[in-house]
Amino acid sequence: MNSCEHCTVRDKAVCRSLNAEDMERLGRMGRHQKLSRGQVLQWEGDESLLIGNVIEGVVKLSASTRQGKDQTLGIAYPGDFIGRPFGARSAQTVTALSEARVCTFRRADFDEFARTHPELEHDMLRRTLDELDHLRSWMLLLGHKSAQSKVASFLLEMAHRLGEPTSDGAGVAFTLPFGRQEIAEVLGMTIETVSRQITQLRNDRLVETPGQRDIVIRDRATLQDLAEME
Amino acid sequence: MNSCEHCTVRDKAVCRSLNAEDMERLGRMGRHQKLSRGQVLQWEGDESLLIGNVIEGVVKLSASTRQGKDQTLGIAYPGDFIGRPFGARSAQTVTALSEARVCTFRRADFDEFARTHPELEHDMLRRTLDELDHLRSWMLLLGHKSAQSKVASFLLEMAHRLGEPTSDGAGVAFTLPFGRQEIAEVLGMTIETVSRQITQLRNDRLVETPGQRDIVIRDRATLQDLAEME
DNA sequence: CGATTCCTTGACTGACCTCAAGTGCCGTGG
DNA sequence: CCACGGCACTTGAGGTCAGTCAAGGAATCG
Repeated sequence: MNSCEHCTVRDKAVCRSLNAEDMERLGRMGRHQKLSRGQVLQWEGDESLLIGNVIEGVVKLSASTRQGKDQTLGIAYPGDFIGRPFGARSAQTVTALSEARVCTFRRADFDEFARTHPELEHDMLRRTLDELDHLRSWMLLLGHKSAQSKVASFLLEMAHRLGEPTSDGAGVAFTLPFGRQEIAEVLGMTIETVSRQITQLRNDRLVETPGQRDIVIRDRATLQDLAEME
Repeated sequence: MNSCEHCTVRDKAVCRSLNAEDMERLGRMGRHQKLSRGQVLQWEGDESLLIGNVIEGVVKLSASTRQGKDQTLGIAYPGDFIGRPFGARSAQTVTALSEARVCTFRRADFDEFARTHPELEHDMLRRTLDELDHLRSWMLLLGHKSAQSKVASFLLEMAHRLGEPTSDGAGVAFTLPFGRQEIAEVLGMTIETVSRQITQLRNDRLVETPGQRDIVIRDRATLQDLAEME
């Protein structure tokens, strides 16, 4: 059973707009799924049958070119909404980057519920508008920035989402839910270039890398400057 | 006075979701503006005070990097919605690419009206979700495709939006509302590269260019293949 | 018929990709 | 505990595609 009242994203996901009774009704339509790292929830081109909320973990949305190169289109964190309600097809593959839990709905059920709950749609509209703005800032990045700048931007965004102050308080630390290849797919570049850029940031003492996926940002200001260059 | 009943985008813009009475009320809040080519409606970073619909013409949404390079983030056609309701700031500049007419609202007015008209918000939600999907396909393009492929994709999209069959029925013709520089800003490349690619497409007999901004697509199939390459 | 603006073309450069070989990390099994 | 293999990341060498800089042509407008 889904105990929405105790859900960890109760106050972050779209459900927050609902009163207790409606939440209860929506909750009965939903279904919790555990995803292990790398597991695919929905295939690009499948009819979009699932709508969901990320409860725990990180998932990526991606698409691939005909020649088989993948581009990551978005990253969803706990509380974020995934899927495409209302008629259109999903053009994305949803893949768990870490162990994850999601709360899914059959699209038809969700659509109907949403149509009769304006407060839910309003919340979704705001989220979608925010997502649009966010995506547009990534377009700037993909379109014009150098490899150096892309990597710096990426690390800053990750720090913003996942970062914790280091014990000495002088930096921000986090563990990437991405391997190098996945970073490359986000930024539209190759794994080698990503690696070289991170190496250079390390040599320049802007970041440390205690483990392969661990990042400590040491000089946020300079990193920020790099991120804003072309 | 705004006579919404006779508006040319009456059945395309978000207003279509409203009944006659509500449309009338919304219409009284709105204001028509004529824009000449190149005129700016809203500056990047301004507090987003305007919400609007494009009635006629084509406008672009753009942002620029700190170093002064512009990236076009979106293109709005008649019936499309522009602006950012509900709280957040606009991060875009809105510029008319051709003579254009838009119907604008003060944001506060629009927000309040929308909040009390769920059918309007539903329509906006669908539009915004579509826009998001569309933007994601452009990310694929910006991230991974070659210059050749970008230009091919761009021309096909324009043909889809603006194309008319040629008199001999063997091609699709249209006049771009863009100069070369503007195309470059859409695709995240330089004006010289755009020019070279178009020249090559012309040499390969895939398109003709009767005038600087006129395009006739002669071999859609091959162009499509190019567009799908990397 | 200049003057301006926009587009095209050419030569050169450099950033990033490709291909290829290392290096380090971690789990498994001896 | 160490040897081994697999995998992910790093590093290097070389090539290519698009950017830069510069000049020349075509369209548009007074």
